[in-house]
Amino acid sequence: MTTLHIVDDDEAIRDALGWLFQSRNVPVVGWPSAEAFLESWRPDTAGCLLLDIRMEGMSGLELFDRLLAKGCRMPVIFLTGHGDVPIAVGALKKGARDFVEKPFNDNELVDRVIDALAVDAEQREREAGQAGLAARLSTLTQRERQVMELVVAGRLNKVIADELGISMRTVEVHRSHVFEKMRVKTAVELTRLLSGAS
Amino acid sequence: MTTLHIVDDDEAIRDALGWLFQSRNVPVVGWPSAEAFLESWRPDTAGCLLLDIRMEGMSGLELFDRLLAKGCRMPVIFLTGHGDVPIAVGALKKGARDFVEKPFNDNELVDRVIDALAVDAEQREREAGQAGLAARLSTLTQRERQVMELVVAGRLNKVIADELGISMRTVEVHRSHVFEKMRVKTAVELTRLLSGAS
DNA sequence: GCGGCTATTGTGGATATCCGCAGAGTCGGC
DNA sequence: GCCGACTCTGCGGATATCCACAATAGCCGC
Repeated sequence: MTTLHIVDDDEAIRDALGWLFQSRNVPVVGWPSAEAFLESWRPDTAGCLLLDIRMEGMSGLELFDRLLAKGCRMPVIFLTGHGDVPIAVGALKKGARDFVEKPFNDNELVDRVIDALAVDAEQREREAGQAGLAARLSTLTQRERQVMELVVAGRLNKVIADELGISMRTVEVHRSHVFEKMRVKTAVELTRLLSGAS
Repeated sequence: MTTLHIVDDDEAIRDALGWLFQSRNVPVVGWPSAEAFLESWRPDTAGCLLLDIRMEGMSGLELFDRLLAKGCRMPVIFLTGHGDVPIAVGALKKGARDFVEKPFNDNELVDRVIDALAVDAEQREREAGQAGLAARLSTLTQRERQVMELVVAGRLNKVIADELGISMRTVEVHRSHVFEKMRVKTAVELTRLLSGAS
């Protein structure tokens, strides 16, 4: 299980939440400010975020915006004492996973955090696959990429040769290079790979 | 442009909203109660929903739940006078498109409704394509379906023949029937069709 | 300039796919 | 019982794909 990051400027709350989650075997890291978390955040930081809205300095909402701008896709659960509908609606529409008002129900919050952690893990797994795919794609030459696109579009080699103004033999060579570099054996597998199907 | 359905038990509000949207060329139908809309709703009812929460009889939230249970995927925008964070969060997490508190900004609401209508139109277009696909899939026999699955899994005919314990020639026959019924010419096209790629 | 990468093409052959022709067995409905 | 479907199979040939061997040519970096 990955880590829950708690961002709250109230040490008492961080401690209380820390106790709660550690008693449920959820690894926790606490952060005393949005700035502290933002500075330490890296694209490979895993887990989920439990974010207080009203804090000294940067608010939880602003931290969320900045993380989104940096490409962070971690699930975020907002925790707030002063409920406000437009704020909650805005946060959820921007992609926050949840918005919980204090006082909250311990069990419910734990469940939501565990869900969020699972979502993050799954997401990271998918992205890892995509990264490997992108790496393999980047080894293709321009010509190979062109041929690949036409192959995946369902064109026959002779048609591809025609469209690119080259001989069938050359298409075959590029095609086999593409298969080799993408580590597939057939056009169908390649198509599935690029369509994101398993 | 498809229709905006306004469900509100206050006739004055329905009229006011009706005026607002008609002046922006958005076709509107008003409903005096959740029950009235629910009864008239059909799976092919298009457009989007503007839903008051507090109403005589069935609430907007309950109407939303019942529509979801019936498979309605229309975009829903809630409109309410008495904001309540847990309610808003719950509605959005169930898939409501927006949650707006009165008093609202006219232009903003119109924009959101127009967005929602566009989303619905796009969604219906996608679903129409899926329906045609499903219709073609339903004309396949069991065997043809089996063969198709193995084909899109990237297996060669000889492997398919092996796995199904039949001859290659039979696989070829089923395969060509599948191609004919699905109206494609190559395995790659078929794969793209089933992967939802364009 | 030499070596490496890319792109190109050819020959020839092994496999795979596509398809028409032909036939056979099962099963369910009229 | 006959007809229509679905399923199964074989033969042979037209295409398509896969691949090893072989070669030419441009570009770039050392």
